[in-house]
Amino acid sequence: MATAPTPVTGQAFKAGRRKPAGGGRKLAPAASAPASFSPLYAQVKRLITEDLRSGRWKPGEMIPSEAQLASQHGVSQGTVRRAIDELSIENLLVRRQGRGTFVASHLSPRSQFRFLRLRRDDQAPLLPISTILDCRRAKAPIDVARQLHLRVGDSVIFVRRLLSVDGKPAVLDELWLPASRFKGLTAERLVAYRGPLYGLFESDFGTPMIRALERVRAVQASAQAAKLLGVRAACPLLLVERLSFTYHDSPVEVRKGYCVTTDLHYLNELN
Amino acid sequence: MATAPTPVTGQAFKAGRRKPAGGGRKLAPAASAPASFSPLYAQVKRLITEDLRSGRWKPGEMIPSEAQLASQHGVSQGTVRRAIDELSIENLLVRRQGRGTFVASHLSPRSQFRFLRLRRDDQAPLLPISTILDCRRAKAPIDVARQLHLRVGDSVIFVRRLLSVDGKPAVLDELWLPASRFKGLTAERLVAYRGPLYGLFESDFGTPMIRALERVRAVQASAQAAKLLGVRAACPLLLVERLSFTYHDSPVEVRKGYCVTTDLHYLNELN
DNA sequence: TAGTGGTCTAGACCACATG
DNA sequence: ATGTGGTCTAGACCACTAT
Repeated sequence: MATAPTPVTGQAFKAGRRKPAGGGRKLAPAASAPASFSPLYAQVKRLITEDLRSGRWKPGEMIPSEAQLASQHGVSQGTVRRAIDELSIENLLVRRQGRGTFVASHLSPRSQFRFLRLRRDDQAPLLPISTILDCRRAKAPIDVARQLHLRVGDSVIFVRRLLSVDGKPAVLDELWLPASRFKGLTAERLVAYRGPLYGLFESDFGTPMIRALERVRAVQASAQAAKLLGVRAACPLLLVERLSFTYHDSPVEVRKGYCVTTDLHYLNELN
Repeated sequence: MATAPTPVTGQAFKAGRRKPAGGGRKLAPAASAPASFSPLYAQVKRLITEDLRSGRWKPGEMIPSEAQLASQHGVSQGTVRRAIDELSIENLLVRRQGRGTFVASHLSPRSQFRFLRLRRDDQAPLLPISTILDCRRAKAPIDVARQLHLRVGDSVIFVRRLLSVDGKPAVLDELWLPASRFKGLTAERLVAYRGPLYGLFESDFGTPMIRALERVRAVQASAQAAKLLGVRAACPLLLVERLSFTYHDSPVEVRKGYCVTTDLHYLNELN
């Protein structure tokens, strides 16, 4: 079973879509079975994604070559190529010419700060220092529960931390994580860990963050936030509310970041 | 010259890259001419982009079919396809199955609010009403000049407008446009125009906006902004500074938007 | 029915990285 | 020298849109 061909080797793919020989029968009347069939490359893509989710290939590891995947799945290399192309665009995979295709990892320098849109006004690289302020179990508040697809009162892990830039507090982060998925996450572990949180999540909890939605607004600093950030109360702060997803669009993290944007800004590219 | 083949029909492309016949000569030693050669599809892409910039095909119009472009440029359809794929991803072109490939337009419903990241908290569609407050010639301030690649003091057109949602002021916009490119833009014309500003820019000034950079921060409302937006002074506002580009990455608009984010937020997708 | 983009294949060759 | 991804081709067929 180890490196054996995946369950389906070209049979299931072709069912309802291809006519393997030169026959003229129409096995896949698109009109009569709407929305039921998807292109081969999309099916391959889904199979690869499932292998990623199941942990068959872990972040940082190399996946089989295009040619191998093609023969395993009984499709042409071009079809596999397209599937991998899309997964690369979605940042699930990383292609490296001459070397192979690898599972994306928040631990690699390439995509370490993928989700960090904050920049210094002076363009210098942003090197935040993290201080863990709190980490405890809690009951999911209603809005968090809704976003994480939990029930109100379900157990979550709440984390509060401070990011400092140039030795000055810049961002106050509050995180909510489903306790079931992040069992064993403690303040000690967070403090001991060197590197980005998302690296810890993917390596120790098998949960790579793939995608996120952010809602940004301007708010007044609460008394508590002002104190922690070293600004006066009612100072305007950028509030970034993030909902992060792992494979198959499962929501697994709610994060609120309160940012002092006097020397920083949130950068976004539109196209 | 009308629909004649583009200047280069496969000769220049292949020069230094392909061996047209079965010859084994190596005309394009990649190592000896680094960074000088680009893939065929990239060259085709550049030629198409240039045709777009020159106005040969205008926003909303259909461009030639893949097969036509392929034969014109002396490459295979697959190569043209890839060029068009990338231009579609960059939102310069829009493919429509069975119909053809069209030049993207801010006037089409599909991409009307492409650059608008503001959303209502209640998810309802955002239907802003625009009120022109000011439109006059001015000298480019230093930061605007730098961003628009102008000299300080060069002539610009300054526009101020108010966007209202549900009849309540929500966004105060300030725009700077190079006067040379937007000659003849007046308050009357802005007031008379129905539809998105970017539609006017592309149809009346041959300047489609292709891409933009936004820097977002939280600021306090100035006395003037507070008055116009109907909020108390020092109310926290979301400041969105946008620099927009047309073809070939030419910067052509600086915009500052001051948003009241009590019922609105700035939405961003990360991947 | 004709024309367009969308999918898929098979095979060739190139560029890059590694042993 | 080998194996990987990257480019390019030629041709087949499908799906959608319009006439």
